[in-house]
This record gives sequence, C-alpha cells and structure tokens, in this order.
Amino acid sequence: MAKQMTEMLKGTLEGIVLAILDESPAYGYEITARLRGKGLSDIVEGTVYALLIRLEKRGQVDVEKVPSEKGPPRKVYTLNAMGRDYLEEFWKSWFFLSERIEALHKNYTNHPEGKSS
Amino acid sequence: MAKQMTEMLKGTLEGIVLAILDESPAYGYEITARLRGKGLSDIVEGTVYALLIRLEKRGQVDVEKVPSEKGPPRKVYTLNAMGRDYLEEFWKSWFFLSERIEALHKNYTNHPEGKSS
DNA sequence: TACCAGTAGTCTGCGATACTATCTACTGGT
DNA sequence: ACCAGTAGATAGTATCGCAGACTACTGGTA
Repeated sequence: MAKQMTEMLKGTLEGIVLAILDESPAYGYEITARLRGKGLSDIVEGTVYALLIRLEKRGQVDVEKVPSEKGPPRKVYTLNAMGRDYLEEFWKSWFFLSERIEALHKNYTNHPEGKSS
Repeated sequence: MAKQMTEMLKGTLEGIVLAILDESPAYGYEITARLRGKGLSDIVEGTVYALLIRLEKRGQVDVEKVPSEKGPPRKVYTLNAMGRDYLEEFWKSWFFLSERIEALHKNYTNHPEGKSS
C-alpha cells in the first residue's frame, strides 16, 4: 500500500481496533488476523500490541490472561464503558472529517481538467 | 475538537490541502482561510505553512512569489503534474480506508447493546 | 512620532503514532 | 536438535500536527 496509508492510519487505527473489540473480545494475534480479514493486510503485529497496551493504560479495555494450548498465554481484551465512550467520540470525529473530505472530492470530480489519467 | 482529530488529520490534511490547491492556486494564509470556510476551523496556520514547504520540497507544487498590497509578498502555490498524481493516490488510499471503516460502523450499529448513551 | 491591528510567512521544540527489526516463550512436527 | 507456528514485547526511527514565538510589511490612530 502507499506510504500515504501509514500516516492516514494514525488516529484511525485506534478506532478500528476499538470497533473490532466492540464486535467481540479478542487477543492481539487474533486482532491482527481480523484486520487482515477485513482488508487491512499491511498492519504489523508490533503496532497492534503497542496500541493495545496504550488502550489498557488509558483504562479503555479490560484484560484477562487466558492460557492457550499453543504457545504462551493470550491476553484477551474486552471493551469497557470508557472504551465505548471513546469509540463513540471516534465515530463522531471520523464522520465529521469524512464529510468534509467527501465534499472536497465532489469538487474534484466536477472539473475534469483536474484529472490526468 | 477532540484530540482524536489531531491524529486523524495526520496524513489526511495533506490530501485536503492538495485538493484545495487543485480547485485553484492559493497562498498559505488563503488556504487557512479556505479550510476554515470548509469547516476545518481548528487547523493552525503554522501547520499549513510547514505542510506547504513539504509539498514544495517534494516537487508537487510550483511556487510563485507575488507582491501584496498588504504585508509581505505572498507565496502562491500551484498544483503540478506530480502533485496531481499524488492527490489521485491520496484519494485511492482514502477511499480504501474509508470503505473499511464504514463497514465496521455498520456492524457497530447492528448490535444495539454496543451503545451506552 | 509611537504604537497597534491585520496580513503573510517562518521556525523550534514537543507529543503521539505507526513501522522496522529483533527478541522471548511455548508447542508440535521432522 | 532444529524449525515453523503461535503469542507477546520492545528499542529505535520517521512523520506529522500543534503550541508558541518570531520577522516583515502596511495602514490607522492616539
């Protein structure tokens, strides 16, 4: 994917992970897999783990250590009330920005000389 | 605006400014004003200037110094071919991400117990 | 004259974030 | 004994937007 993506994910990836946790609790490795399943295939595991620790420190998720038959124990993350509030704010911010960007794109498509390809 | 916005703007603000320049050439101060007119009222001037210098260094905009009747000369930025290519890539990245986030939001609204308020 | 507001642009330092790369720990298969 | 897969952590790097201060120029006004 383009380098643009890396910067664009800043701020949005957090919301994406919160939304995934809102679907159902999950552990890091699983979240990475779900992200890939949703088309976000270029997100690195290390990034997800760091993000989860951030959420934990902020108290937006509850953590439970669950033994695994394969490999070390899993840390299962569950979205709590604070996390849900934060997620709701995320959606507000995102739709706010999204609308404005969409508006710009309409202008863009309305003057064909702006397109080169 | 929420702190979420600051991070969300990373990567997108650049595309937004490119899109504004694609509408018509402009100088820094004017771009800030246009941003405010489009609802992006919290973007700091210093940020816009830094962004413009970045675009110039990458060769995505052409610059022309134009004397002003009021204050120091203006630096008028015009989107060039490279900039337009970059803008197009921006749109692609943005719609890619946008679609995936939108999909997550649909799941979110489909299980009302996920909403607290 | 001396000061201030408005226009236009620049710069330093900071905090947040995603990526790269590497590491530990555990299991099962060869 | 070794490797692949699962699961998690971390040090270092680069980018980017923001806060805040600064220069430069013009016109008005006390």
